Amino acid sequence: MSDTKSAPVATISSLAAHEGEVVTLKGWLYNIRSSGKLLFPMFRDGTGVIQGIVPKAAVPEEVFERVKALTQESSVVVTGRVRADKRAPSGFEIDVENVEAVHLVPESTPYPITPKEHGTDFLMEHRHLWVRSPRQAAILRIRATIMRAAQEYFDTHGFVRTDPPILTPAACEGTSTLFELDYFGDPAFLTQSGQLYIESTAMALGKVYSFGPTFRAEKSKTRRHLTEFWMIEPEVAYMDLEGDMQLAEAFLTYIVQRVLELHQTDLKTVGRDIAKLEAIRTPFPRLTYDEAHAMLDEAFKAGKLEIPHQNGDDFGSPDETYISSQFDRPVMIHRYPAAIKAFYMQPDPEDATKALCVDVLAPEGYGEIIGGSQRIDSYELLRERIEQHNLPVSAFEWYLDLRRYGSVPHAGFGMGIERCVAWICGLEHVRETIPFARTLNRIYP
RNA sequence: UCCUCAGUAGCUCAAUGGCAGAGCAUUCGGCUGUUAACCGAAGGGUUGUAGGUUCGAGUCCUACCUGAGGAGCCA
Repeated sequence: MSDTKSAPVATISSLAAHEGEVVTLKGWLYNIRSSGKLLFPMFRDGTGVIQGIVPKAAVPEEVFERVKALTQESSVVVTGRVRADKRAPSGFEIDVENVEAVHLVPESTPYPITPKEHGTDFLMEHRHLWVRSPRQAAILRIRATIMRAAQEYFDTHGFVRTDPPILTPAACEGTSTLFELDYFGDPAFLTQSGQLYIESTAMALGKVYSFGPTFRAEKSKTRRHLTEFWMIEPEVAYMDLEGDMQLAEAFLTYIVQRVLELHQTDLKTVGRDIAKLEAIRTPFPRLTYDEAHAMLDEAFKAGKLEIPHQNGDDFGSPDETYISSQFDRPVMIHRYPAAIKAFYMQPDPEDATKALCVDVLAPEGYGEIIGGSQRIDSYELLRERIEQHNLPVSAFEWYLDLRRYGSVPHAGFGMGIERCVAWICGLEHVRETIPFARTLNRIYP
């Protein structure tokens, strides 16, 4: 019996470095099995899961009884010796020497989420507990890396982070539905994009980005929509659409590489086909809107699409799925009809009916994860577009100022973090990509 | 906003208009290598709500509530 008081505290993910040593783990009981006088408690600590072994003959009677009495998700401090074992999924097991129950979950109120199957509604209702599941924890770790890698990319490429306000006086784009609130008697809205604001900081600092939550009160009930989601948006002075596309592909590739470097185990836990991520390299295929339309037209004639795509219309979900399934890396579609895009997008000098914009579609049917464009830099044209879209010019005077004082061509894009996480993790639904998803029908817990 | 589907034990699901059931979870018992362990036993129900049809409704009809998937819109 070792001196359990002096055993160093280790995390489950780092146990390989402690093979043969006695360590202390601080965590929770994930599950327990038994076979006669053998107990197999499984412990988790936020970094991973490991199985312990407690033979009745090898430990004091009270330790055996204490382990046997543990209930699912009781918090425990475990002391034991780390041993390599081919039978263990992680390659290691722990020969338990002592267990101290920090908090025992009462038998009368057992932990509601068992290792068995549960439905979506039940799991979302218990999201505060569901995040303890190995799969959910793995997703949240990958999400954290994606957010960090995204910032890292900009921070190391000369960008300055400038976050726009979350409370805004008016619609940034005037199209989507906004969450309205009472700002000391005046109407205000939760931001749906920081873009207009970072256009102004880009004029001050050159290369900027913003990162924060955005809100859309759209009544969308699909696997790709949240009412509150996180968006990272770069904006660069003197950058054109071509530069914007190069930035987008380099940025996305960097994020995927970082996840592959740091999360092999987590990707395995979520069941991701890693080969599909390893295929993500620059350059990404590029299609003009017209080329994409032609591709859809052919697909429809070949019976691969049920509904024909109308030239001039935006792409629907099945259209995006079809296009992205033709490639093994993200596809960039550029130069959409100006009529179906936002008011601030620069028209293509070679065809004024097209906008200098780009959508990046993630592979495997994940759809649009990035939307970007070159912005209008002419005061006259921007003012005309604001009026054409029936937006109140007075609310955009400050935005028009950016074209009155040293206007330059500039461009940027926005990437939705949750859709990016869903794609990289290979998830069915974005609600698993954020700690507490806000959807049309759910704001609890 | 529209279309489709689903609400039965704590959970996942069965039940031709005719006695409301199983697996898991919980409790008790068994098993010295279990991997969502297994074997035996016990407890556990206002079938989403309100009406209606019927000798009889979990099942059929109407309305409502809740959730899910999709469309549109978007990241």
